[in-house]
Amino acid sequence: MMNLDFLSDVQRKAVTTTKGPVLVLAGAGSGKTSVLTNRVAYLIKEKGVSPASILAITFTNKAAREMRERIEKLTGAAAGDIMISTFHSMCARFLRYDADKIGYDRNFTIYDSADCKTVLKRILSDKQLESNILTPGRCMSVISAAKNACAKEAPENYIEDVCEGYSEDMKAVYHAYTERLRAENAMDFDDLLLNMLRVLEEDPKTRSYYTNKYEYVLVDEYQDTNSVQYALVKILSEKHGNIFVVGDDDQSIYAWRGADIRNILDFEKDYQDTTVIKLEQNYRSHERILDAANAVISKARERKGKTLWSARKEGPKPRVYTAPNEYAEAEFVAKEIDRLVREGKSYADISVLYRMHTQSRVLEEKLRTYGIPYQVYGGQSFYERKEIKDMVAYLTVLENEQADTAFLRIVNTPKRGIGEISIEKLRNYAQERGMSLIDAMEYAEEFIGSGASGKFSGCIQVFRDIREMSEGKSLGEQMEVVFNASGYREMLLLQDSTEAETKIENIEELINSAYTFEKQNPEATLADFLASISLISDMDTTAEEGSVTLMTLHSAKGLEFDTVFLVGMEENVFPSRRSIAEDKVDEERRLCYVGITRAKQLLYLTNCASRNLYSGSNENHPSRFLDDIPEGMLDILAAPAPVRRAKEPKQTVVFKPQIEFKPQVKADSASFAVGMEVEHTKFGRGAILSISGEGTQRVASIKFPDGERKMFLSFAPLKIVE
DNA sequence: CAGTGATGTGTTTTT
DNA sequence: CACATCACTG
Repeated sequence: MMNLDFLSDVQRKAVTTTKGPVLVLAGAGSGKTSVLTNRVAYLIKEKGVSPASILAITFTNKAAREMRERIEKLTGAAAGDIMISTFHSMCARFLRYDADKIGYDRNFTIYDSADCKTVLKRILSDKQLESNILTPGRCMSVISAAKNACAKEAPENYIEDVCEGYSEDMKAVYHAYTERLRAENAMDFDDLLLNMLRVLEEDPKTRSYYTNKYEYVLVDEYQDTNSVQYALVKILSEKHGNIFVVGDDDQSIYAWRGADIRNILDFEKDYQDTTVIKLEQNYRSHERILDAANAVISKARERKGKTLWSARKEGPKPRVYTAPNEYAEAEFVAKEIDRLVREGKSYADISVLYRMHTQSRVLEEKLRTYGIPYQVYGGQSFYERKEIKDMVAYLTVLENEQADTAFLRIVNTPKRGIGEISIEKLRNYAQERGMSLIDAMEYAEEFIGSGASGKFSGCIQVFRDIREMSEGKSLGEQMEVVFNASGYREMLLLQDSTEAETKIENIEELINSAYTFEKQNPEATLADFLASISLISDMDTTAEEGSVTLMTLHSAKGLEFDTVFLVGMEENVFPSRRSIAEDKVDEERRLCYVGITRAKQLLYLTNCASRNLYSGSNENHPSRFLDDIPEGMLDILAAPAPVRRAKEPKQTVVFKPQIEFKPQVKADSASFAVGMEVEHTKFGRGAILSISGEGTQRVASIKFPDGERKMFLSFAPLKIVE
C-alpha cells in the first residue's frame, strides 16, 4: 500500500478521488504539486491504471519536467509512458500524426511570435495598411484573441466587435495572415491548439482514438486555460469522464492572453457531479506574509473565496522601503542581499521580482557593483538572438521549403548581393504562380536581368550544397553543415569582433544542444527538433546554483523563495499604467498576490518616490496594493518621501551610493590566478588567496583591507592591478 | 546594393 | 531612452 500519511485529509481526498470530475481549488503553497504527482502515482500503483492512459497537462515545459521527475521518484520507470506535456507541445506532437487530416503537411513549421510579426509586417506593407492603429503587434494580439475566442465565436464576428471602425481592414489582415501561414505550411502557437481541436471535431476516428486512450486527464493551472484549451480538455475527457483540474482563481494572471477565469469559476456547472476540494492550508509561508497576501486579494471582485492560513504563526512582518528613486531602490536591494548573505542566507534563497523586464537593468547594475551573483530569467531569450534565429531559419527551409518567411530571413544573410528590389521581383513572380520563393529562384532569368539572376543562382547553389552535404547526417551534423556551407561562419569570422565571437559561441551552443537532443530522443526528426526550439523558452532553464533570481512576477508563478523582494510597488508601474487605463486592475491584484505568496520567510516591498520612466522623471504614488495592507501588518523601514511637496528638503535616509555607475573594466574570469593583486569597485584592493570552481562558478577567496571575502569571478567587479 | 547617420516612435506580462 | 525605420551617399 502506498503511504499517504504525510498528506492532510483534504489532500488525501484529492489524491484518492479518482472517478468523475474533480475540481481542486488550491491556494498558493498548499501542496498542489504534491497532490498532482501523488494522484498519478496512486492511479498507477493502487488502481492499476496503465501509465499510457494518463494525460497530464501543464502550462510550462519546466512544470511538466518537474512533474515527471517527481512522479518517476514515486513510481519508478513506468512514468516514461505517461503523457506529461504542455498544451502546446501536446498538440504539436499530436499534429505530427494528424495534421494531414485538416490539409497541412505533417512536417509543418511552428512560427514563434517574432516570425508571426514578420509575416504581419509584410502583409501590412504589401496592403499599404500600416498606421497607428494597425501595427504588427496590435494585429497579432487581435488575431490571437480572435483565434482563442474561436471556440465560442467566429473570428470575423469577434473582430467586428473588437475593432470598431477598422474591422474591415483588420479582417483583411486576418485573412491574409491565415492564408499566408497556410501557404507556408506553418502554424503559430494558437494554431497548434486550434488545429488540434479541429482535428478532434472533424475526424471522428481520431477523436475516438484519443478519447479512448486517455482514461485519466489532469490539468494543472486550470485558471489559465482559454476557450480553445477548455474545449480540448472537454473533448479529451468525454469518454471516461475522469477529469481532474487543479487551479486557483486568485492566481489567474493570463486573461490578457485569452485565459478565461470563467473556466474555473464555472467548472461545477460544466461538469455534472463535480467533487470540489479546497486546499487552504499553506505550507510555504508564515502567517505574517499570508496576512498581507489575504489583505491584497480580499479586495478582488470575483472570487471563489478562499482564505489561506498557515500553522506557522510567527515570522517577520513584510518590510516596506520607500526609496527616492530607482537607483536607490536597487542599491537598497543589493545592500540587503549582501547583509542577508553575510547573516547566513544563500544567494539561491533570494529572488527579486518586478512587473516588467525593463526594470531589471538598474538592479543588475547594482548587483554587479556589490559582487552579487544573479541570474535573469526571460527577457531576450537565447533562441531570440538573431544568429540563432538565422541558423534556425536555414534548418526550417531545409525541412519545409514552403516556409517563405524563414527563407526571406536568410536569402541575403550572409550578404549575397540580393537586394530588396530583386526580392520584390522574386516575391511577385512566386505570388503569381503560387510557388514557394525557393522554387521561384530557379526562374530568375524570367523576371530579372542576367546579372541579378546570377546572384540567385549563387543562392540556389548554397541550398543545394547544404542539402547534399547534410544528406543522411544526424541533427547536430546537419547543423554544422549549415553553419559552414551557408557562409555564416565565414561571415562572422571576417567581422573579427568580440560580438561576432559571441555569436559563434552561441551558434556552437545551439549545435551542441542539437547533439544533446538527438542523444535524448534517438527517434527525433529535424521537425521535432525545430518544434522543441520554438516551444521551449529560457523560462524552462533550471536555476543556476548560488545565484539570486531576477524575474517578472508572471514567471515567478509556481516558484518559491526564502526571501522575496517585490520592487517597483508604485502606481503606473504595478499596477501598470495600462491596466489602470483599461480598468483591469483586478488581474494586477492577483499578480501581486502571486508575488507575495512566493516568499517563505522574508518579504520586502519596495517603491520609489520618483522614477525615470521613458524620458524625464515621474513622481509616482505608492501602489494601491501597499495601501490595501493595514499598516500594522507591515514593518515600515523608511518614511515614504513626500510626493507632492518636492521642494521640501529630503529628510531621512537618503542613500549615498558608494559607487555611482562607473563603467567597469571587468577582466575575464579565466585570467585571474592565485596571488594576483586585484581591485574591487567597492572593497578596494585585495589579494587572491585561492580559487576554486570552473567557468561561471569560479570562486575566489580574496583578502581585502576589511577582511576576507569569497566572490564569483565572473560576476564580481574586479580589475587586475598591474 | 550596402553602409551610414538622422529622424521619429512607442512602451507589460508569454506558451 | 532605446529601437526601428528612413533617407542619403559611396
